[in-house]
Amino acid sequence: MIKEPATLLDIANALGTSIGTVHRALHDNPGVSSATKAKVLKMASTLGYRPNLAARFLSSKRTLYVSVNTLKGSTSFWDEVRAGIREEAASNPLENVELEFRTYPSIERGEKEAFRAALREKADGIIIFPSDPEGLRPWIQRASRTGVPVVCVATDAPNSGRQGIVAIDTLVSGSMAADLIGRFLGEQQGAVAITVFNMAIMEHAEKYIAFKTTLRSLYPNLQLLNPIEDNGVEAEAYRKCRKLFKECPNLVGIYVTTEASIPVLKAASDAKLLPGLTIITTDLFADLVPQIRSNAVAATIYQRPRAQGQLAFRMLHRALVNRSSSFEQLALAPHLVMRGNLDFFLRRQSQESGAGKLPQLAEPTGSTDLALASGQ
Amino acid sequence: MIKEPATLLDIANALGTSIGTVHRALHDNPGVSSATKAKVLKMASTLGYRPNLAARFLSSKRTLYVSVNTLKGSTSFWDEVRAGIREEAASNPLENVELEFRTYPSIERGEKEAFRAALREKADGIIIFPSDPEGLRPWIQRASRTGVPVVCVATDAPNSGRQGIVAIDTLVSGSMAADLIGRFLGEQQGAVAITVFNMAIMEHAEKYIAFKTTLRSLYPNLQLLNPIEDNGVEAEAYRKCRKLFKECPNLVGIYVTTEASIPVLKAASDAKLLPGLTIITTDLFADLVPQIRSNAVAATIYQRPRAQGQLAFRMLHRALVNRSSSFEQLALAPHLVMRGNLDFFLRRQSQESGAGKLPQLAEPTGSTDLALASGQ
DNA sequence: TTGAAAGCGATACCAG
DNA sequence: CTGGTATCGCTTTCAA
Repeated sequence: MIKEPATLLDIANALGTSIGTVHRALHDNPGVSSATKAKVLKMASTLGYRPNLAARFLSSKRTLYVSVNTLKGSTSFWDEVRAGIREEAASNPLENVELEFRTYPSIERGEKEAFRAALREKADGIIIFPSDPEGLRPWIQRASRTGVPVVCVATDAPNSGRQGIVAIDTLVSGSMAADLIGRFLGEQQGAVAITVFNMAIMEHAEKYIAFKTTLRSLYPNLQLLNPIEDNGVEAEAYRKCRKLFKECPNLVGIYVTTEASIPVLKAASDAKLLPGLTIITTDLFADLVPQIRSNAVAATIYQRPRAQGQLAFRMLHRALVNRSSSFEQLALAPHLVMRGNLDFFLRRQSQESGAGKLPQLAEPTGSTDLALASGQ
Repeated sequence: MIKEPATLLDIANALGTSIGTVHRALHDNPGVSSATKAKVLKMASTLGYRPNLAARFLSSKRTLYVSVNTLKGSTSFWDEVRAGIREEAASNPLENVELEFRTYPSIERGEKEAFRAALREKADGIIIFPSDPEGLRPWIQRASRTGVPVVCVATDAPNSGRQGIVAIDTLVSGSMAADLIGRFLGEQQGAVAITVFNMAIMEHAEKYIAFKTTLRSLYPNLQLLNPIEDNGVEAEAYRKCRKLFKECPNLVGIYVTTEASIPVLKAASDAKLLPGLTIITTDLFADLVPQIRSNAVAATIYQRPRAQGQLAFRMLHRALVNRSSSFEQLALAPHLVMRGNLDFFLRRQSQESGAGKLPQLAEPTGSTDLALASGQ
């Protein structure tokens, strides 16, 4: 028995009221007595009402304003994230979405400014990379209270009332790095280092934990050093690595969890240690390519920035459309890129960015570049 | 200057005809003179007409019938693919889609039968795993000619007029397997074997080529043996492996590109060779878990069946909706699962299948398990 | 605070 | 073969 989905009219009839009132009640628009509002809400749920989105989009002329607040970044990571967002926004034929990109060069101040600006300009929703989750929390809370959903991308802002978070699966990443480094080292023994942005960032702390746990249980002979924090500053990464190399002569491997792999490689090279080190990095960008090819980097863990962008937009869009308030978390499994499959990955990427430039959408043109895949 | 998108009415007015005629012309429904039809088509394209999908869905009550023709399978692979299709179909709030699953136990006859049945029952579109691409070609061609789009999943049916194909990136898979096996073996030298379904299947041939090429260039000291074809038969895989072990005492590694990894492992175990072999398998399923955990399998290349299903459905759906006829190809990058990150992957999977059972969709319930990610 | 009604852009049917 | 029109479910505006 398939019930026809209930409509506004059904609710109105059941209540002996009008469709206009029902509509206002369901959207808590001004001008409904709380009594009737309650009745409507109840009836809606007993009838199992769900809005017909096609009808909604058809009759409503409004466009959604989405603010995308992200870091400028020293690699292509954030460009890719933004590209993914743009693609996904364009591929929705049913809705008018306007994107406003606000990028800030560093963690310092720009971040909060951008957030304020987004709220001031009445964004309907916000996608953000919270480089300083703590500092941003009150702002995100404010937005959520106002009914402006916020989706975090790449890094979470816990307990901020955000609508959801899209990021790479840190546990998969960290444990994979550990298992790989152990296997690559084979009989070699010694110390292994890990660099992180900052242990206050949950994602980085998690990668560290997963790395440590896995290394301990599978390769107990390798000794894990305390994490090196680069705080997103390349010079700091370089300096701390040089120091490390001096102090730790039995170093055999490094896992770089941040964007800042180039300074680490530079440091190793300057210290003439490169050939002896097994290095696993994160992400994939132009400067890293020769390093992988030359075997300086044994493997890199690709965090699929484009996919993160696409998913973040989808998540936000869903929140905007169904006003669903339940928190959502999406953790993507990373891809592994090494010398062997590097060229194929580069080919993939160039295809993608190419496709991204083509006119998107719909009938005659056809063939939008879809690009989904499971949270797996 | 943003032009309002042209509507049927615009075209009708511009031509001094009626909206009904325009509609018929655009859908080449019976009852339009070829003269007016041509005029309409031209005007539509000069005005840059694109149909308003919201209006379309709202006014059209028709439901799309999609036939999903897949193998029964000896592992969970095809169950996952089907689950992905189901999820994606359910997550589209704008359309009525009815899925009809037709599964056949083997390559033999069932496949064509199922296809015929789908056509007979007037499916609007078909998702298929063409286990015998050659034999199926005429059928797919027939479907395409009738305007029934066919999307292949996991394996392509070249030159069949299919609308598109979703599969794993075979080049990435094969080259990654080669690089990993080389690295894992380290100083060890000897022969490496590869098992495939059948070299007539393009995907398997490609994996072999990529594996061979990469192995040659990066690890020239390893000797690659001729591919072993299991033809999807477990007993055959077992038998041929036993034979191989006898004939090739210096075997050090195996790359299993098919579902049939268990018989290979069994053969190795029975021959008491397991500890000495570095084995890389494909996919992830219950019986493989202990093998990874015990280190019998060094790594497995996860082909993301759920994602393949989701994407295949999306691709078909797009074809159905915009009648875009351009061929599309989507190659997913695989995930790497090894001892270290196995548990995290299993956790991910159980979450997913859990989510898949929840009521999908829309407003009050909220939170459909989205799961996209880039073709990357 | 509520009701009534005019669209939105297609589909589908009926009359000419 | 073609023109006209009711209809889909919702948003939005105008009256009451």
